[in-house]
Order: sequence, then C-alpha cells, then structure tokens
Amino acid sequence: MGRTSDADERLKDAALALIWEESYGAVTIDDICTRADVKKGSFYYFFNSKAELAVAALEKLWATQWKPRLDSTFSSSVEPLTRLTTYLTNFYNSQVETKARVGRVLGCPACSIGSEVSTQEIDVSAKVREILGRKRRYYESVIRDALAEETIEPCDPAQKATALIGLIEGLVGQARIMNDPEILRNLPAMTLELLRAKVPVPSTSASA
Amino acid sequence: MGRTSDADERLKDAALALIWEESYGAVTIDDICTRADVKKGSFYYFFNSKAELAVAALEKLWATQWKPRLDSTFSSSVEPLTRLTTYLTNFYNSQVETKARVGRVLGCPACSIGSEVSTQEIDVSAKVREILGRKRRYYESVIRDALAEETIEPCDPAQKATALIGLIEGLVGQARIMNDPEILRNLPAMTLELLRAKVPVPSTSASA
DNA sequence: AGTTGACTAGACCAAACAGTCAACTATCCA
DNA sequence: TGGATAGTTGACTGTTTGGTCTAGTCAACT
Repeated sequence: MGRTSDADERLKDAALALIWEESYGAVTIDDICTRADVKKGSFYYFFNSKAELAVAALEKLWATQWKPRLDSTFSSSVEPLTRLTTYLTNFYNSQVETKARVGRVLGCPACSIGSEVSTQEIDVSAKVREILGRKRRYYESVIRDALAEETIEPCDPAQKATALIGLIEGLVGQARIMNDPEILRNLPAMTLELLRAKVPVPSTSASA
Repeated sequence: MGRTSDADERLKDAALALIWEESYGAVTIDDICTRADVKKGSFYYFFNSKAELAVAALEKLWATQWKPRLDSTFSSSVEPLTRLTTYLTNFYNSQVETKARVGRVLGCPACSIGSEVSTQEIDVSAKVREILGRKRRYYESVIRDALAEETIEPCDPAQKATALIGLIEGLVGQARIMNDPEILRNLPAMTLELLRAKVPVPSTSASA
C-alpha cells in the first residue's frame, strides 16, 4: 500500500553521474539531491549515507549497463578476439562521444571511485572490487576461448587476464588524466599484441 | 632577515602523506595542519589554498624522490631492460613494505590524485600531467636504448611507452584497489613480455 | 470513504569547514 | 642593541555540510 516512487532511482542516477564527472569526495549529498530533484528528507528515507547510495548506484550501473553490454559483446557466438576488439572499439567510441558531449574523458567510474575510496569507504570499495571481479571473468573466459582456438600463444589465463586488465584500465586512467581519448585509439591493437594473438597469417611462414 | 622556518616543508610532507593515504578530497586543511603541527594562520602565510599546497607537494615529490631514484635506476651504465626490471622490482618491494607498515597498498600518488582531480582542480592536474610527462621520458629512453641494442623486437618507442605506462600504472591502480601488492609481483616479467624482449637465448636458435 | 502505509517537504541543528586578522615573537643583520 | 623582516598564534567569522525531526501529502487497498 501507499504510493510508489522512483526518487531512489533518480538518486542513484544522479549520484553516479556526479561522482563520475567529478569525484566521490567532491560530491555532496546536497549536490546529489539537487541534481535528482529530491529533497533531503527523501534522501534519508531511502539511504543512510552517501556511501550506501554509492553502493546501490554501482550495483545499478552493473545491472543496467555493464552486464547487458558485456553479455552481448562477449557472446560465445563471436570469435574470442573479435569480442575483445569490438568491446574496446566501442569503449573508445563512447569516450570520444563523452568528451564531445561533456568536454571531458571520464574513463571507468568503478576504477576511479575504487582508487579514490579504497582506503576510506570499505563498503564502497568492496562493491567496486565485486564488480571488477565480475568483469574479470569475461576477460578470463575470452582468453581461455582464444587459447582453445589457438588464436593466441599459450599462456596462463589468470595471469594474462591480470595483465590485460592492467593495460586496459591503466590506459583508461591515463586518458582521464590527460583528457585525451586518443590514448585509447589503438587499445585493440595493443591488446592483441599483449595477448600474442596470431595474426591471420597468409598461411605460409617464411624462414631466414 | 627575519626568522626562518621549515613549516612550509612540513606542510608539503604532511599533505602528500595524507592525500596518498586517503585521497585529495578526504583531506582537509585542518588535517594537514594538525599532521604538520602548523597552525592555520601559518598555512595561509605560505599557501593560498589546498590546491596550491598540493602542487608544491607534488613538485617536491618529484624533486626529492622520483627524480633521484629515476636518475640512478635508469642510468645509462646499466643495460636497458635491467633498468626497467630493477625499477619495477624495487617498486614492488616498496609497495610490500608500505602494506606492512600502513596496512595498505597506496600505489602511485600522482596517478591517484590525477584521476581524482582531473575534472576539478586544473592546477593540480596540470602538475600531475607535467610530472607524469617527465617520467615518461625515462620509459621512452629505455625503449629506444633497448631498440638500439636490439634486445627487444622492433617497435614505435612512443607507442610502446604508452602501452608500458598503461600496463604499469594500471596494475598499480589495481593493486591499490585490491589492496594486494602481489598483483605487482611479476610486473617485471609482464613488462618484458609486453616489450617483446629477446630472452638471453643460449646463442643458437633451434628451428622446427 | 476512509484508513493505512509510503513518501515528501523543508525547517532546523550542531559540527566541520575555509578563510581572516591583529597582535605577538623570534631571528637576522646593520 | 635595536630595528626590520619573517614567521607564529589562536581566536574569530561566515558558510557548508551531514543529519534529524515533524507535519504533511499522496496513492493503494478494503
């Protein structure tokens, strides 16, 4: 009974957007309320703190954005390495578009937030780790599939996934710091090189 | 004439330490003053804002920590790839030590601060970019030297440096988020692989 | 139609915060 | 030794912030 409301959803959306555009610490509860057009009383009706809202916002980000996109891009019906390159190309495009729209490269919200709050807000940083862990599985899986199809050189999938995540998130971070999406332009190529992808060679290999 | 003081130096040290351990946004001017044992009046005698202090602190970090270490580790008297591996091994060790001492992997202050404030504090983020740019030259130089000695496969030095920085800073960021220094353990090996280092082969190469 | 429970409004409080100021003190140098 | 300079102090102001509280509003269901 009683009435229903989407104020909590608006709060999550506003929080994520603001924190992404600025930073966790720079955004106040009042800011979030203003952007969401929700009064403080309602904020505290739904959430107990900014941290609790951030956790909910991150989970929503995963459920409504990341998971659907990952599921479709990393579909098993696509060649393993193509999953990766299309994912990264789309990512590059989205960062270019964000820069055109907001004037800023914003990078990966989970990593930015995680790095900022890792020593402070344990609940938020636990959620970030959880989400990054879920994402990692897609990388590990694609590496295993590429190994099975022998389109990359032999390696330890877990370790390669770590390196891959490092390379990707590292360059995304640099792109945010430098405000330059072009850093991400040949991320697909760099990734293939890191994985030692066997280029679709014209069948015969020449020997010296 | 007049009296002298090292309060400004203490402020820079305190600011850097606090921001590194927590984050830029989480640290207040009062916090910094308390840690430095300096009163607020003195703070404003030396600096106009937290941002201005942060810029000075970053420059001090470069001048007293990074530059000396880089100059000695990346000495031309050492083999190119050895410069890199010893640098990264030392870095791994220092992060392990930090974790043991503070209970936390803190990563790279410049990258953490840069990612956090890039959309907010333009002076701070400009200083971060400046310092990261200086550091980049060491990487580019080591890659060019390795190319000259033919200990790595042919490549474009600038592009490889970007990838190298991405990999390193990315894994450092992950280590901070995960609070796990072991992520950095085989950073040297990953780096050599990214660079396609020619392993010191026992002279003859076997062909199938 | 009326009761109940979900939600909203916004005034209010105390603490934390950035920033100011005038009076004070130590040191250097002539 | 004494004046000019460089630095210190802590109380003070005004604002922002997180957080609370109460009176009220709206929609669902009986």
